[in-house]
Amino acid sequence: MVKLSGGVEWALHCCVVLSAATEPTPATKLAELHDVSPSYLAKHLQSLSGAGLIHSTQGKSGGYLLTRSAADITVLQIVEAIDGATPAFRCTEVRQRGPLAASAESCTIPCGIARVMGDADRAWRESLGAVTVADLADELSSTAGPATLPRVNRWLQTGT
Amino acid sequence: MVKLSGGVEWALHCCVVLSAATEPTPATKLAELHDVSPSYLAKHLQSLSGAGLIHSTQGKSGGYLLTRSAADITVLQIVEAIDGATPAFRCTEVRQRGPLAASAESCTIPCGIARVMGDADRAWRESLGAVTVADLADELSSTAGPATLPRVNRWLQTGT
DNA sequence: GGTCTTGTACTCGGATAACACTTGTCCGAGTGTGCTGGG
DNA sequence: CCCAGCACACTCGGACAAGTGTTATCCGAGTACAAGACC
Repeated sequence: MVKLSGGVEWALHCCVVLSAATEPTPATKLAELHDVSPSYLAKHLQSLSGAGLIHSTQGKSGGYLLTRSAADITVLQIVEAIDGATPAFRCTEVRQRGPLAASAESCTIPCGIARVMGDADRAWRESLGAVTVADLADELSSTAGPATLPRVNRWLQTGT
Repeated sequence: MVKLSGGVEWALHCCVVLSAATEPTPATKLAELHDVSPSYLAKHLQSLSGAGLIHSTQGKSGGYLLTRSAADITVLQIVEAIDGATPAFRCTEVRQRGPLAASAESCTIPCGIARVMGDADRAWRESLGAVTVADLADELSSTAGPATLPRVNRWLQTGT
């Protein structure tokens, strides 16, 4: 089954929230806001940190912050940070196996099946790469109201 | 990790081969041709049969055959038969959870994140749905030579 | 010689274990903050 | 009153189990073919 890690959804929501944050936000707060497991969310935030999308500061008032403008972070980058950048389809070169195997030197170019799957994968990634976190934030303001993100930001800071 | 079942590759190859076959081909022969586990390949062929893409006949000279012209079977149909038609991304409605949860009646339309992921999934499926098994067979004839498929067919029938 | 019966060998189909990966959790290392004591 | 030192509390980071889905396998049900016996 072609299945995406559930943590991708959390990571996307967190990035949208962080795009409105002005001060470092700890993982605990983000987990409480979304009502998910703090430990497990922390794991995914580590992945985002490792990919260079968010920056972590330790210490008492530490937490996570975007490393650059939300307009410069695409959904694709977040998905690949969490889920890996390897294509969903991996060609095992079946044509080179069995009694009628093709010679290795005739297989310099990928077979038709691998090319079709690769094209589809590319279309998927291109679609995800066309949307930025800023777009998601704008979309949220349009549908849920412009006060949504500031309200979330206030809750993160003061708890009310 | 977004990962596709390995059996998808086998199923696609089998369908291309079957598009050139004129008589029922048993799963054993297909497994031997591709040098893969016969039992496991049989499982995937069952899925294709259940989806109505191939038809099975039992008995001594039985086997599998396409139910319709190769030009009427798309790659997408094969992938969905093996791997399921459920989208890779499943929205868990995070916005309705936590201390700042949105009301249920304000969530009649999917959130922006779910829409972006849905669009990407649609692009992926659209790309796969544009290619038919006949296209793959033609492509194979162009790159590996026009004699390839007839030769495979002869091997399936006579073993030489 | 033709036809019916029977046996056989071959096919698919679904139920059954082993493995891998995702999911979920925990505790230790590191660091900024705030307090305390002294100058 | 100002500054240095220190202890603390809070943060992230990576290492450690449990659940779920994929991978791989086997054996039983069903069927067409072929041989053989009978008319």
